[in-house]
Amino acid sequence: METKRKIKFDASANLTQQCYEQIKNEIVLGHLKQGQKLKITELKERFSVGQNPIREALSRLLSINLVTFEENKGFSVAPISEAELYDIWEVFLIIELNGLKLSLQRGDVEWEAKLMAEHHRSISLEKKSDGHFWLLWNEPMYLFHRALIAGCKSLILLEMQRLIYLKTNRYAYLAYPENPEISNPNFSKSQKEDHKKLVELAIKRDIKGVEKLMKNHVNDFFENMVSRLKKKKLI
Amino acid sequence: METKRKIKFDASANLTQQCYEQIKNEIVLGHLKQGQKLKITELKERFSVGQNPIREALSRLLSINLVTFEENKGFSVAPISEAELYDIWEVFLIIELNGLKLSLQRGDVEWEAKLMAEHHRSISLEKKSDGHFWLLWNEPMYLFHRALIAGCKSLILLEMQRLIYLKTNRYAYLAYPENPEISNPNFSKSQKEDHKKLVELAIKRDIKGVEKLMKNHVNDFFENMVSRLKKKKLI
DNA sequence: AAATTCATAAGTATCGATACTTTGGGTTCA
DNA sequence: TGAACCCAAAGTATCGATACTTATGAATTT
Repeated sequence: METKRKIKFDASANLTQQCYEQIKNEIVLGHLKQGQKLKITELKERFSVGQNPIREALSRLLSINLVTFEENKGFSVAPISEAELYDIWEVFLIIELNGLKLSLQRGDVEWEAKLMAEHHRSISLEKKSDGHFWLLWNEPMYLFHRALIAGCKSLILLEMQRLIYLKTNRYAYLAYPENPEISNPNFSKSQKEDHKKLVELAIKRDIKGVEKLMKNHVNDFFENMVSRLKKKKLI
Repeated sequence: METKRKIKFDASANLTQQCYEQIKNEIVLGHLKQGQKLKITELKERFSVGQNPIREALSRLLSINLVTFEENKGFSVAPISEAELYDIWEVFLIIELNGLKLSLQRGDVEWEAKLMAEHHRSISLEKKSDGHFWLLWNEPMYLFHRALIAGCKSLILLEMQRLIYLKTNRYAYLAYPENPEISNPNFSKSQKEDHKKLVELAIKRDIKGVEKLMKNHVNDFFENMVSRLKKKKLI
């Protein structure tokens, strides 16, 4: 009796999950371009798996709108657009502001501790990082913002935040393919100062103050991104 | 040469989509109970399809958290809980209030027209409906609320609203398996009056007024639902 | 040369079969 | 009695093969 099937190369996790993460990252990082066809045949060769894990992964990406689907034509990378970016911006603000408000109302000492820890981590990581600064920076930034609103205790809101960051990152990597610190040091510096102040205001439970600062902080970020993308004629 | 494969019985849409809708509905309507295992083998027999459409459909339901998944144990119907219901309530309010605000700021005549049309439709449908009132009522209610915030023009926010309604409906069907008009006529009546006033205030662009009413309207609905679910010992 | 048709190739949708994993019950042994 | 083991049964994960659909491009007609 012989073994027909290929030996499992990685016992750690199931293939669907791995494919999902991989394809998701390639879209967000921009390696897969907008509108590009995602051919099952090609992907399955590239990842050395069967069609099923690929299809399942794409099915899941479909429901978070990172890919599109057309009957009998298969999957494609979802397009980007100026309209979508403004939409993301708006929803980003809604989530941050409402999550923040609930956080300040409910957050306990544990929340404060984790917030400070995450803020510290985001600063330290920056100092250590070298060439791949941007890739390293983005994740801590998300973790910091998540820690800020984590006091709201709403799993649904936190999940929405995760998704909106994913969508935001797609545009951010497009706007700043290199280290954003280099391309715009002053902007980057003021963003860091904002973070520091946000922590202070949050712990002081200054709702009005923290909301105002957050609004400006987010708007600055998106304005900068929009203007860069327009300059590069990418939207 | 003979045909091995079963002839396609329904040419209208692909099987994955059909399975997705079917399983989604069965979960929301409560035919599939919380925690219940979703065995591929069983589902594939029941729907007369192969494993793949089922798996893909479940994969998609996983990303909207209507099902859970555990490695090598497969899929199950997501549990319900008091905590989740409060979470839904909170996010429901956030989406409605923010969507409404943007709608009043931006909505044009076209939006007003569609809002009035949808409101009219929701009333008329009620009058006509017979035994299956509840099933008919729920969809127009969603369409009405969507029409209210549709002026915001944010596709992401509207998608979030769709998802939060799906989750809400799961609890609503549990709380009111029968016609809610029968079980609580006064409550149902006041909800309808709210809808009428909401339209009036929205068209008058009375942001403060409409926000206040919407908040009460939503809170009344959820409070009623929570108390019924508790009385029935379902949460 | 443009339009039409048809055949072939490329790609998707779906199925059935095989390998792997977990579960539950019976058996052995302390 | 009950803990540890084992084995069959049920179920999941994954693959390869087949049916179906769409795109491509050459041959044919106008």
